[in-house]
Amino acid sequence: MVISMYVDDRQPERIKTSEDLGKLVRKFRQSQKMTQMDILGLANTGNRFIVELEQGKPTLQLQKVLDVLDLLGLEVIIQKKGSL
Amino acid sequence: MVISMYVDDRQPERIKTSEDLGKLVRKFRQSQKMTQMDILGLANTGNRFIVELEQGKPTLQLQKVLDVLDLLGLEVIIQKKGSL
DNA sequence: GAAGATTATTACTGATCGGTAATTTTTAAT
DNA sequence: ATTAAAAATTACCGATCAGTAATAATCTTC
Repeated sequence: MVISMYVDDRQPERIKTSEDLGKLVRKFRQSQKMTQMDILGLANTGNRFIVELEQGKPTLQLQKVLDVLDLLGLEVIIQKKGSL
Repeated sequence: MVISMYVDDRQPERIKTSEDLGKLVRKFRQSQKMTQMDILGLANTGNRFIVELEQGKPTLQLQKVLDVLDLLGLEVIIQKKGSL
């Protein structure tokens, strides 16, 4: 029996800084009711990386970030500014 | 007098790897008739970074990448996979 | 095919990433 | 308030990032 259902229809979000990204990842992870450790299992990374990602560390390595986003079921789109 | 006009209506592109990103940056830069050096001027970075970015180096630092994209007039969107 | 512009490579180097694993702090639930 | 789970911090450290600047390679254009 389904008690409640979470439909995450959050709007696509514009990411300008690593902080923006961190906040988004955290919000999304929580909306999926996942723990950081859940993610560690999937990605080949230590706890430190996830913590730093969610904290918005600016120097994280690009591909690792892309990998985690992908694992979370998120996709990255790049477009001209102001494209509707 | 305007001889020709370039309307860059390239579709938003899905970025899964640093290579995807590199290719996109290069294509876009060229569509804007910019040289790598034009970008160096704007961003606070050396030529090496731009070369490596366009070559898809996976370990580039996140914030630097975001900065360059912003300077180029591109925006990064993150959304749930399959969002239309 | 020469010259100039653009892009790529290299060596050098200080700064820092991030895995690991242990410890501490914070949060949540009863 | 206790207690457990979750998140954050720390120290250690090998690997590597990226600026600089010089050189080399490649691409254009005449």
